[in-house]
Amino acid sequence: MVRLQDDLQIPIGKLAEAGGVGVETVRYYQRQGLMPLPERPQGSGTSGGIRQYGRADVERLRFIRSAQAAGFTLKQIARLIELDAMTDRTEARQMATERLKALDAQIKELQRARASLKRLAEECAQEDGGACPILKAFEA
Amino acid sequence: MVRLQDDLQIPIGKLAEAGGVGVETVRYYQRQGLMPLPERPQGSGTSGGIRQYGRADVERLRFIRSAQAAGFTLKQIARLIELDAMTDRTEARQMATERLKALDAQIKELQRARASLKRLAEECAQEDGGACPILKAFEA
DNA sequence: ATAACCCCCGTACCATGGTACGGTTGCAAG
DNA sequence: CTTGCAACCGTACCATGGTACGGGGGTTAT
Repeated sequence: MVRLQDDLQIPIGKLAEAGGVGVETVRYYQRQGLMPLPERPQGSGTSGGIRQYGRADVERLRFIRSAQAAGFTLKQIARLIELDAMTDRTEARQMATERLKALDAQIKELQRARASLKRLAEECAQEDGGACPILKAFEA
Repeated sequence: MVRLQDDLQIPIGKLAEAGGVGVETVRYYQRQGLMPLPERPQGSGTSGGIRQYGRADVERLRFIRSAQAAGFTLKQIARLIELDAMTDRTEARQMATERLKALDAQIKELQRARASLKRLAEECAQEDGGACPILKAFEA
C-alpha cells in the first residue's frame, strides 16, 4: 500500500511536450528557479541516472505558461510559486490585484489600438485612389 | 514668400520630449531606420551644427509609439513608414488586418487571463483559513 | 572665463526569454 | 557491437528594445 509508481514518472522530453515547450525551455526554467531539478536516480536499473518528473511538474509548467499569459514576468512567477508554498495570501492577493489593474489598462489600450488599426485597414481598402494615410491613422 | 521658419525647428532634446521618449531612444530609432537623421547645418551662425527637427519628426515619433502600442515591432513599423512613403496600400492593408487578427486574439487571451486572475484575487481575499491555491488558479 | 547644459558620436552594456552548440553517457534495437 | 536516440551539462549565442558611458565641442548665463 505504498502507492509507489502511480504518480507518473517521465523524463524531461515528455515533460516538455506535455507542457507545450521545448526541453531547453524547461532547463531554462529550472535555472531560473521556476522548476525543481529532481535528483538523478542512483544505482543500477534506474535507467541511467535520468531525472524523472511527475504530475506536479506538468502542472507547474502549465501554471507558468498561464501566468505568463497573464503578463507576469518569470521572476514574478517564481515569487508566486514561493508564496504558494508558504501559503502567503497577503502578498499573493496584492500581486494579483496589481496585475489585474495593469491588465485592465493594457486591455483598454489594446482596444484603442484596435480601433485605429481598423480605421487604417478600412481606409486602405479601396485599391483605387483615395487616402491611405498610414502615418495619420493613429492620430487623435 | 519662402515660408522660412514657421515650420518649427527644434533640437533632438525637444523632439524627444515632445514624443515622450528619451534622447537616446530617438537616436536608437534613427539607427533602426525609423527616423531620418537630418543634415548637420554648416556654416557660421548655425548654432554649432546642431541638427534640427520639425513637425513631421514629432508626428513620426508619435506614430511610432502608437504603432508600438498596437503591437507592431520596430521592424514592422519601419516597413509601414516605407509603405506610407511609396503609398503602397495593398501591403499596408494586409499588415493592418493581420495585426488586427493577432490583436483580437491577444485581447481575448488577456480577458481569459483576467478572469483567472480575478478568481485568484478573490479566493485569496479572506485573511483567515480557506483556500488560496495560487497554482490552481489558472487551471480549467 | 568659468560653469552648466545641450548636442555629437561610437561603443558598450542591460533585461527578458529563450535557443543553439558541442561533447558525454547510457540504454536499446538491429 | 555498432548505430541511433534521448538525456545530461555547461556555455554561448540570439532578438528585442532600449539605456548608459565617455570624450569632444558649442552656446549661454553669471
